[in-house]
Amino acid sequence: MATELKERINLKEINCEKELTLAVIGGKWKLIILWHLGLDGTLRFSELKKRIPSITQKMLTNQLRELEEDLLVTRKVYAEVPPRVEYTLTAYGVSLIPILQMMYQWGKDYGEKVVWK
Amino acid sequence: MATELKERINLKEINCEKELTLAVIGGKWKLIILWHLGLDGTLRFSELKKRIPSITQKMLTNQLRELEEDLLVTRKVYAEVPPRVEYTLTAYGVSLIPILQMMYQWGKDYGEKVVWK
DNA sequence: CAGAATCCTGGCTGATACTG
DNA sequence: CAGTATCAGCCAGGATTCTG
Repeated sequence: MATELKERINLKEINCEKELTLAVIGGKWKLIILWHLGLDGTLRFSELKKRIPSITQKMLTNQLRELEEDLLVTRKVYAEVPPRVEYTLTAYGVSLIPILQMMYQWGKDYGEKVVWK
Repeated sequence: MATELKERINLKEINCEKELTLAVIGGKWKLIILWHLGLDGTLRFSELKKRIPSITQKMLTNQLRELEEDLLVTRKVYAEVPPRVEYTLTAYGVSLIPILQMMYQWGKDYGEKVVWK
């Protein structure tokens, strides 16, 4: 079961609001998930899985549940067979995109200049 | 001993450059350390410890070593008794500050509206 | 003062198998 | 298709002690 937001927050006592942001995007797969949802608007579970091949189903479920719990993502279940579930960014999720873009740019520069020499 | 940057990066295989940024600021205490160095310019080990009371000496050392390894912070040792060691942001470290500021703002809004209701 | 060296724990993460 | 359930490993992080 996915950990609740307030549990995650109390576990790591927050020194500053920046760490709140980190607590929310810090999951191992959350950046890419948010990124793809930002690009495509809405994606089904299986579409996300295709875009992130190395993630396991368990982790994809887990991370999505936490993002939902944190109100960054909404989950819409269609009563169909076979089932269809769609994920979309909330307004909070969308408001994170500029930060992700900056992180992308910074990481790109840093990677070129420092990591891959 | 602090883990080397490239080890940390290869451990968690990077899907996107955003995760590089996360790998570098994702340590439990790195945001606050970078923040204080950004505010004060240069700080001694003991001054950092005062500003972050709940960190242990081991973790402060550890996180600083990794930040140094990642070229975000420089470490300057003065050959004195008692020893004096000063930490300063590098240009890379300084270039992270805008991201930290955005994370602060986002976390503040999010905290007010979502977490502490 | 600014650390180094140990020891230890629990949570995150992964692999795998099963299901409505 | 979109999940659950179970088992297991590892490492980040913490507590503590010692030192030039």
